[in-house]
Amino acid sequence: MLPEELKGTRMSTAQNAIERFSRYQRQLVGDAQSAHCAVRDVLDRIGDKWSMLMIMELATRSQRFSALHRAIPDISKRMLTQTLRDLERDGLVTRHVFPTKPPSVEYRLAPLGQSLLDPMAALIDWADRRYSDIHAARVRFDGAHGDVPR
Amino acid sequence: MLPEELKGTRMSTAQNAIERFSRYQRQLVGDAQSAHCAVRDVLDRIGDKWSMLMIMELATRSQRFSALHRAIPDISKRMLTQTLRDLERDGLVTRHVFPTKPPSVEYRLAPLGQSLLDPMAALIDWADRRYSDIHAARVRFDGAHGDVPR
DNA sequence: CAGTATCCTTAGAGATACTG
DNA sequence: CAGTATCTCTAAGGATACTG
Repeated sequence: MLPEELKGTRMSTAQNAIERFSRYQRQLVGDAQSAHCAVRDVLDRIGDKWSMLMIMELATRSQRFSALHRAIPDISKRMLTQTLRDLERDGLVTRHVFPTKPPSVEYRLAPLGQSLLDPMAALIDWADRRYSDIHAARVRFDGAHGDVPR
Repeated sequence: MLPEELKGTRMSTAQNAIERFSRYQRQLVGDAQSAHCAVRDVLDRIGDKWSMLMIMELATRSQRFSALHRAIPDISKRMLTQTLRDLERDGLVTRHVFPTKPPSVEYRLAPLGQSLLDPMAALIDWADRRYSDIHAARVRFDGAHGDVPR
């Protein structure tokens, strides 16, 4: 499902992106902080080690803290909490506390988070299809530039 | 322009992504190194501080080292070199040396890099359209959870 | 011009132990 | 169960100076 203003035009999505990006870049250069660059903001959110993993995990089903931890065993409780808080703060995930005797907390993907699934899908698909090319390029590069120590 | 196999189906792109991701995740959990997770690999490449910026800059036009540095003034030469090397290694960018008296080197987006533009466009568009929602969510969150220290 | 080399400072993240 | 609180380590990245 492509965004409406892109559907409306006959331009390719990529061309659109380039032009849109030019705007961001001008903002960026003008702004020493680069604080208001929306693209950077998004990458900072999903570009970290666990956020995208978490979003995809919650996309399959809403889950409680411990279930998430079982689903992603190699994350520490510290990072699990922190990532969930960040996602909650940005409105991508909602947190629901059930006041049972041992407390239980369920995390759900908010509508805003769900709207991220399509763009992320495009990226995942690219990764899936181009991974072998990337790997081949790496082997070629490493072969050409003798990184062989020893 | 969506990938062909997604066009072919009537499933939503996001649903596809979820299922595809489930596969990755199983690989991930099974593999202690998580080395062969294509999604992580992509995020590691474009999720860093400068790669996406560089790709977009080279998408508008092929450029020489110094031109890139002028276009993105707040990057250090060290990181400019390193980011370009990484992108070159992965086959996203090609490097062309012209043996002039002071050497000149031009960087171009390789076909593989160009194929990344569409998925990235989807992400940029999302960021553009949802940024205000995210910002609002943050303000709300920060207001509710008194982060106000004094 | 297009880089290297070196030093140095932080932010990201793991490990562990404790708590309402 | 669902977290906090510390402590620690590493790697990303900035600053600066030098070079073919």
